[in-house]
Amino acid sequence: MVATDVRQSLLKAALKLFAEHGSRGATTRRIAQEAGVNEVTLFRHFPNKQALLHAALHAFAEQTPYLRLPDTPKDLAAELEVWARDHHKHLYKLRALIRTSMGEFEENPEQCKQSMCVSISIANELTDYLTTAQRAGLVSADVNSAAATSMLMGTLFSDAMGRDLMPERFPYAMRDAIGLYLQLFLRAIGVREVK
Amino acid sequence: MVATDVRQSLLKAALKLFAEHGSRGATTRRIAQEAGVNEVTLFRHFPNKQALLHAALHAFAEQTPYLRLPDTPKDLAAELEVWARDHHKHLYKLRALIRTSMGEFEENPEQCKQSMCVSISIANELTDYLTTAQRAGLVSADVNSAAATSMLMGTLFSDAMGRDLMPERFPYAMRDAIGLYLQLFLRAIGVREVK
DNA sequence: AAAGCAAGCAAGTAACCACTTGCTTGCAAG
DNA sequence: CTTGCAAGCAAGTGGTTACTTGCTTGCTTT
Repeated sequence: MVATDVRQSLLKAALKLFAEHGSRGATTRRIAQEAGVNEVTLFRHFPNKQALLHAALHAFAEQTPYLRLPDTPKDLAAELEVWARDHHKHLYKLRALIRTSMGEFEENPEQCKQSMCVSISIANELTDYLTTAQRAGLVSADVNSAAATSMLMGTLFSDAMGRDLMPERFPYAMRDAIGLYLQLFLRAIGVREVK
Repeated sequence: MVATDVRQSLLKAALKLFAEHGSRGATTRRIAQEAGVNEVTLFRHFPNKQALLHAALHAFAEQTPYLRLPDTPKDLAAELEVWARDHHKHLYKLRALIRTSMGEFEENPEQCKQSMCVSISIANELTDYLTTAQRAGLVSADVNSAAATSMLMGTLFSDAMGRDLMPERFPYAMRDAIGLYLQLFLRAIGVREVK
């Protein structure tokens, strides 16, 4: 089955070039070349360039796995640390794609929103986790779970986006960063430190 | 003096179209049209398109004012709230420009970094402010000022960038958001609430 | 009135873009 | 062996891009 093989390499090439150069910079010529395929073949598999890019982003968003938080919070410090490390790693790996997608929001908002839907469900999961923890008395009663979610995810997000862009702003190593953020976050939501 | 007038409207038009469509989408034709000027006139004022975009971003970064934090921290809750509101408002206003700039980081990193240098000096100012407050005993001794800076600025940043992109993730009004974030942040850095 | 200068305008250039057409090659199933 | 299909290849179409050229218009300064 070489047919699906060609299709897959086209999707992969399109995603890579989109992440690096945006949809205007990812020309059909370059995508075909990157995929090791004739440009005409590209148009035999996809009706046009836009459809290819859409398929590439869609396929990628679908197959992206993400770490789930436990249904019943027990050790917030430990559970959130594992989760935060995984989430940050994921964001950092995809930083070029995320930046490019966001940069094209004004031009085609729907395509951009499609890339972001994963982030929304992750945020919902974290909010639920925090709300459940709050009901169990593990988190201060006066904390707004949605705002706390925004704070933690926003912190991880802008670290992952800005670390290579503005190294001066992140004078601590990436592996130390999550610990520092979590220490602050746990105190923000009223979790006592476990020594 | 019509000469500087034409130059200014070209810079303004270039900035606007760059923010909306990126450097590839901001064509010389459209910039000239937006500025109400003949396309040839554009090339009489700037040697090429890249120089125009560079000048537009540079001029904008230079003339951007930002609110300064007090040299000697007194009432952290009050001072940070004023500052955070101003900073968030500023980020939100420039969200299209910031997103586009960041999206083109892979293509021309220097141009992108140039746009970000303002953010770096703002971050440094906040870090200094927090460190000074810490020396005065207003902030917990075990707080890392740089990490706290990243946390607050990251939270404000991703709120401003994501609010229109993913409204579901921000179920509270913009005017309430800063208060919610600050409540969390103040507790994170160990500032007692003033009732 | 004369001179200079900034801008407009029409037209053109060379490159690149997405996408098409017509034909050839190689492989695999009947 | 032949039929069909997927891919390669060369070439071309029409549109857009950055940027140029040559000439005209109108205002300002002397």
